[in-house]
Amino acid sequence: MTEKIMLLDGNSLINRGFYAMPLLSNKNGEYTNGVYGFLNIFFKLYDEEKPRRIAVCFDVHQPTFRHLEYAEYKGTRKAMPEELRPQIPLLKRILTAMGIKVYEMGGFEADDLLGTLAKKSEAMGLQPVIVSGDRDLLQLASDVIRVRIPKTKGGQTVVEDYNAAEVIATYGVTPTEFIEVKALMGDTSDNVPGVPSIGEKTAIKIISEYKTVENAIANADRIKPAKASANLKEYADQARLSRYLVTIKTDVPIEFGQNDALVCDIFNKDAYELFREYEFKSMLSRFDTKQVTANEVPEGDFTLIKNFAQARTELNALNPFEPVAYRLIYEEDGSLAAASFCGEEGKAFAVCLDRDDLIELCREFFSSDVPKIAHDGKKDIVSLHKLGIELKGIVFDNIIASYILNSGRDEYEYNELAEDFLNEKYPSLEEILGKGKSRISPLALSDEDMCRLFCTMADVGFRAKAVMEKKIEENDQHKLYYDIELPLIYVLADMEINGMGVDREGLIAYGKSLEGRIEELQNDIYWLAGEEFNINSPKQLGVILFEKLGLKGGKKTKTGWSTAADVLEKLKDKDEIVGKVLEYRTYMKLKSTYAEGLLAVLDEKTDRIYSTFNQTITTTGRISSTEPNLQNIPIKLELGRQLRRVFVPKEGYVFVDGDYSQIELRVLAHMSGDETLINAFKEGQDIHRLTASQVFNVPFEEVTPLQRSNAKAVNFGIVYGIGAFSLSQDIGVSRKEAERYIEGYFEKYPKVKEFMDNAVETAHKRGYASTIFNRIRYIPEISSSNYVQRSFGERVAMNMPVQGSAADIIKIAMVKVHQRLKAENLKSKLILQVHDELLIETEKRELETVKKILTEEMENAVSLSVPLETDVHIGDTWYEAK
DNA sequence: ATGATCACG
DNA sequence: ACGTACGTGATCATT
Repeated sequence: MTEKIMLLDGNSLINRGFYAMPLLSNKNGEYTNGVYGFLNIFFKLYDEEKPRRIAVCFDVHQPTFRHLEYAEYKGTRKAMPEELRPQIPLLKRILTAMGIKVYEMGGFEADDLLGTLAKKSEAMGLQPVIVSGDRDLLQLASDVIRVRIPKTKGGQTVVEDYNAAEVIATYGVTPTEFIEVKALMGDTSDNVPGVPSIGEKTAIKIISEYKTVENAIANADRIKPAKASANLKEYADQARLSRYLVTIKTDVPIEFGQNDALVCDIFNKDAYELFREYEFKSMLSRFDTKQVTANEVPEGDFTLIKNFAQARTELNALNPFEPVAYRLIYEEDGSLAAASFCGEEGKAFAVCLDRDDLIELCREFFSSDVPKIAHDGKKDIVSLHKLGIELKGIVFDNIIASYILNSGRDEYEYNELAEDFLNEKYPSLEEILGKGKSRISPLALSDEDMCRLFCTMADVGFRAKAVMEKKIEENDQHKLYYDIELPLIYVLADMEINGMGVDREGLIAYGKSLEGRIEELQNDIYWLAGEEFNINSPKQLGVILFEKLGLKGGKKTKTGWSTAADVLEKLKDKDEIVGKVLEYRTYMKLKSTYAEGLLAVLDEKTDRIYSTFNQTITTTGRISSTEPNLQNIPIKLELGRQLRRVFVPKEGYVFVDGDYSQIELRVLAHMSGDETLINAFKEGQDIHRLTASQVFNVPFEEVTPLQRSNAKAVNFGIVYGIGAFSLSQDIGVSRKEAERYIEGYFEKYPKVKEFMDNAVETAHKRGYASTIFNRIRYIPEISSSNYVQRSFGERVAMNMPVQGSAADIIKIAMVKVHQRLKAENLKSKLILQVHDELLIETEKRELETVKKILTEEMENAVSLSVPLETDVHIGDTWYEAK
């Protein structure tokens, strides 16, 4: 595609803007309407053309050569209004700020500059787009050069578009002939006299026939209206002068080259400030506010140290009683590359040493009691542990703090923190190091770049901490941060370090045990389908089921047929193949995700699995588990549940597993203050049975299993921010029926209804939802005008406080259990959390102690208006312990 | 890289 | 008239 250059006629467009807009001014009384009008047109066309180059041409405020000659001949030009005059330098200032090239040259009009630039850029292979309010410019139109004339039509700006063909179609003459026409007809607004009595019509007629002014004069006798004929002869010289005046020069001596008029970031900070100053409010939204309101990046006192002794000296020079922000820089493979430290604002040093020296330096610093500000301390604890170093003294962790302040974010790198808390803009690691295959090691940077990057990371950490620290207090999140989240990094680090034992042979055998049935099912499915295909491909499967076999089921996904389990479940009776497909899926899932997936991450040496527990992923406050995910190991179906037999404690240990009973509903009872619910929990009633008897209006003892199971779905639905349709889908009743259930529920538990309404209202008012411990989640969707989005926001507002408070509670329990196991010098270790469940690898002699600790700490993590019941089980495998 | 599916609470 | 429950992560197929 040819590169475009947009050439604008500054004078003509600001004039047009000035007369089209009411007389606007900013609070200092400076008039802005011409500039505003110009910018309106500019942005409209900028959006359409998206040019890589832009130039704006201006007349110089002195008579030009052409008009000087004419001025001698006849009078002077009309003066510019005083309200407009100062707007021209303002416009130039704004354009310059946007990085847009301004051209002006004494002795030449904007037209001439435009003409010259158009020709030059055409010669360079660019595609010029000329924008002007002046039709004279039409003479420049060609097959390549396009002229755009904005006009106001009924309050709306419309733009006429002319290449040579459009000029011919509109005026009946070519762009070159357009000059001749203009010369004859004249232009009063531009003080071009033309020939008296010849107007547009006559001029066009004459030029279509005689092509040029000169030729017309030569054939004046033959020209039709007698008056025109006579005048043409009488005013021949005036016609020649007019022709000269209207001819746009295309040979002005200006430089224009390959690198001229390029634009990069027109929506930059300088421009933003001018737009604000002159109150072009409607245009501010075009700017990326984050970018343009960023502070200047301060100059730091940064040093790169490559010598062990010097590094040690610098570290020892830090005040050991004041927090030091540090960063450990890792290679892609997780090995340690470098470190940086900052003990006071703007002063940091980076350390780049041989592996052994670096480790030795880390040993000295990280096992000291110097208070430390970490950036993902858990990662550092685990990494240093592998090197035999115990990381002590983390008093602040920036990514955890930033998560507490806004759990919705998904990036926590130094540049994100700098942007959010310091309002400074730095390049991302991806920008510096590249991404994917071409990503380079941080050590491959130049010394200068390494120094700047590593030191900035530490310095930003130091300064961002100070800001976040205050915000945490402002948000009343002191306890959440210092008593729950921060200590938790040590708990999770220990869980990651300990890992979970796996019976390797058992896992392999489990995988093998699935193979026979998979092959059987596969063959059956091929036979029933009448062909072989990839059963794992929803696309191919959809074609087989719904086209070849003609089953009817709604198209649900954007890519084609839905073959999801709930759809297939309904078609089970229609064809034998459906059930087989469902069973095949079950087996394949177990084999690929679990049997093979777990084997792939099973440590060769220790036969243990080391998962990573992420503390900053979920919006509600829950923890997540990856590589592998140990929080979604099958349990619901027996076949999958058997897998849990391969999770085993080490020799001499057993599993002790504790799980909260109905923690979310208990939290709901507490938060809503609903008496019926609170009493039920206090009395240890079966909560689903109670809901069933309430909703279905039957005596507690007479609740049927189906009613109880439906009530259970209602209870879940309530926590999720229920909708009648979804509930009806879930339990297979009509929408109306489901509606009655929900209504009944809220009637019987009125405080829950109140709580939900209040949750939505509060989230609406404040923009976020929060938990018992003031964990907050912003919900921008709640003020969306889109029904779907807004409804989602409302459900989130109802769900987050409940799910999030439950997350808060189990985290407290984790910290306490961990502390007690340590304080009582026990060998038993907390190894897993699954949202409402904790698993402890327990030394056999410590069994009773651990059971007690686990039960006590889980049940007493917080004091609610309902008891927190915990079921504790013991087993030699995870299967038995649940 | 994205979507569909399905495992868990 | 619309579109359909909250929070996750892994795998496979497909673009």
